[in-house]
Amino acid sequence: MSENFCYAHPHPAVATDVVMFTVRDERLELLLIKRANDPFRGIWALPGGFLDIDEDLEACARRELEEETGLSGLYMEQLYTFSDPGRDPRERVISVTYLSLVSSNRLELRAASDAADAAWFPIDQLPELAFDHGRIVALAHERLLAKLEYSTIAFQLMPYTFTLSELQSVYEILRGERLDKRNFRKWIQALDLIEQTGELRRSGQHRPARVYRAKNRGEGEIQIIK
Amino acid sequence: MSENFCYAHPHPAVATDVVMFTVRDERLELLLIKRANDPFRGIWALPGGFLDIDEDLEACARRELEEETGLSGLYMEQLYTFSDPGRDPRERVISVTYLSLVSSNRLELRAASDAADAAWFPIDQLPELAFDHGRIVALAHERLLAKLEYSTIAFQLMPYTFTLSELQSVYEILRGERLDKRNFRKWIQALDLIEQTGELRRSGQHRPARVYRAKNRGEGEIQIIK
DNA sequence: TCAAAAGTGTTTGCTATACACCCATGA
DNA sequence: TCATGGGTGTATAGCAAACACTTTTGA
Repeated sequence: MSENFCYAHPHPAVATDVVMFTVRDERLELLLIKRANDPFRGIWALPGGFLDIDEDLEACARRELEEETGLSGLYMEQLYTFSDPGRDPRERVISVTYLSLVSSNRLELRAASDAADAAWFPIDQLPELAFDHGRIVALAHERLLAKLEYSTIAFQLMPYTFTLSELQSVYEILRGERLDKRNFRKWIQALDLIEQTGELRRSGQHRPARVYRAKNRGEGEIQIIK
Repeated sequence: MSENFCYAHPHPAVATDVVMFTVRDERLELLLIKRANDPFRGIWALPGGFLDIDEDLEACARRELEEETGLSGLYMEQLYTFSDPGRDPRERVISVTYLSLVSSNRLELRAASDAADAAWFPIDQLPELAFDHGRIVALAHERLLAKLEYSTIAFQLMPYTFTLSELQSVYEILRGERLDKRNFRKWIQALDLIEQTGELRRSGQHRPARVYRAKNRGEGEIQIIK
């Protein structure tokens, strides 16, 4: 492979990496791909890859995510840009990282080209990670928990419709504590961001639950609370 | 100038830009430099420049800031990474931006090498800005106001010691509203983040003010409130 | 009829806000 | 002595947290 792209000053490579979370089986889970190539061949890593010269960073993150896992059209926000000169053994690589969320009902993965394998891991049972991806995941986890408190980011983890018990369960799993059912319902209803669909959801031998949806599901809108 | 740095794939250039705020003369002010070179020669812009191949991004931001203005050792946090493919007319440039704050007592500027001139502008009287720097400033301003509400970022705008009236004044200028003196003092003292130095500050024909300092001035530590 | 989750209000404590006067100094 | 900003406390309202029982369904 010849080296045809030349500059008067050295340029770092620029890549994106995506920290994709979901909640399922009562746990917060993280999406990883097993690297098919060196460096770190066979080691788990965040989905991501190098920036094309005419796309912006978010488009790059979405493209790489879809290429490696088949996931598309999800909530995605810029997290942080990592630039330690030694973070990639090949060459100088700046990584712009994204935090992304997907609801548990649409996480069918399809492993593809540059990833040997893709899988979900519980956040407290992660394998060894390539590069500085452990640090990136830690920052993303922290950001997610912080945004829970003052935004409606948790809706991004819900299907299009959901019951209040399902929503409460997601908050409980992320915060790691039980919440009072009456207080939770009072709070979420007072925010005036969800509405009933009119349907009922039946499951198991108990009273059916009312079904709700987010009011302004502008595909990825986050409201700041208060 | 020959083009000696060659790669197998095209690499964007990576630069940092610094949004530096201070409060003086009862106003929020922004630091700008007048560009000495094309493109946008003679137009005001944020201090910043290209990443050296062996420094990390924050070091680059600090270096460029010091080269262009003489300011160093200040609070600095990563803001956002801008990547619109058309944002720089010369070549593809990714800009990693930083939000920085300086207290009004140490803002002696020294114009240097690549900046024809450096000056402070009131935030509501900005000149036309080069590149997408207007958008960057808007985002930084928004972030600063948001962090006021839940962090101690405002201390970064204060000198090492200050009176409660001076601190209150900074909050009032940033938030654009008057605050009740008793409530402000109750709130700030309850946070337990400042302590008296024991000194009194005399100024004008009125009672002298007690002098305070931030408790853990670890040069750039921000506390999250609550 | 039983088990299991859905659904519903009131009381209490704390935090945020509104509000007015005396103090110490320099001119 | 007067003008100027420094310094202080209390009452009220709104929000957050604690807390237990009835309803509806499927097996």
